[in-house]
Amino acid sequence: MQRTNQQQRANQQQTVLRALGEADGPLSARELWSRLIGSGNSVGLATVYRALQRGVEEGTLEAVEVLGRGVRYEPKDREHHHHFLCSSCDHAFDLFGCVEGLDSLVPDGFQMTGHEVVLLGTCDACGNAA
Amino acid sequence: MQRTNQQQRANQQQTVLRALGEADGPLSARELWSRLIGSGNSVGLATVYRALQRGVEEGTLEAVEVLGRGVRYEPKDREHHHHFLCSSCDHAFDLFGCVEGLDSLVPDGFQMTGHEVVLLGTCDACGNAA
DNA sequence: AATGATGTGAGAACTGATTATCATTTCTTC
DNA sequence: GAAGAAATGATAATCAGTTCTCACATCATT
Repeated sequence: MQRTNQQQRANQQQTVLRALGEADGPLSARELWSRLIGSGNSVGLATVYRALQRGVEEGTLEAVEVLGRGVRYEPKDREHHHHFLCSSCDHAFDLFGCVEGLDSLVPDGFQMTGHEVVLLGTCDACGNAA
Repeated sequence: MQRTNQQQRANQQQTVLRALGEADGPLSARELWSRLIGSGNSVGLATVYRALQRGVEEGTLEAVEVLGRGVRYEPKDREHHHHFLCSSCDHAFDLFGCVEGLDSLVPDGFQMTGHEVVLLGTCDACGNAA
């Protein structure tokens, strides 16, 4: 056989992707890296970038932009959702549900193919810490 | 008198800010610069940055992020609005109106202080050109 | 016209994010 | 266990955006 069971390889890439899958929102490469380091996983930043890049190429990850603070990544299998950006800790949280009345905003002659909604404010943790 | 009528000074800063005010959406420093050059106004990129920076400091301009393609600027006196980002020409257009049902998306314990909505698609011009 | 203050343009310098390089390590198959 | 393939980590290189520098131009006041 040309390639044995990939699932059994406890490599760094899997560690990276698992950590991303467990997050409560999209993470930037650096955020993800910090979390890994913080939780005792010694991993290089380059490896994080490689894992993310490969994930996007393979279609399991999606790169999303949440108000300009760089690209963040999230698993592509999540349902349609939006994000809450905490202006204190700068973390983006997944939200559930969507909004109404988007169509009426589209100007004549424009074709809408998608939309993004970002709520801003302070998250639970930061609100309590203040 | 310590300072004569500022309005009469036809300086570059004013040219820059006027061009931004006439745009149909927020512009990045480079976009604004390109437009100025394209319309025959010889102006340095640094001057554009200076004008924008000063505008923000003085409170007449606002820096907005529309899906990560860098900071764009718009006059602060515009009413609450959102943007349509053309994925073809990458220009952001002002929209009028807002949406309903944002409150219901906010998780328990989170405090929402604002929101951003971006519609994606193709603008009138790009749709016709295709 | 002279003076000092401010504005301007060109390009160098800087910044943060991302990618490339390369020596080393770890797998996989034999 | 050996050999080639792939993965890894440290760090250099790259890139786009923005800011800094400085020589020169412009302006307001005298």
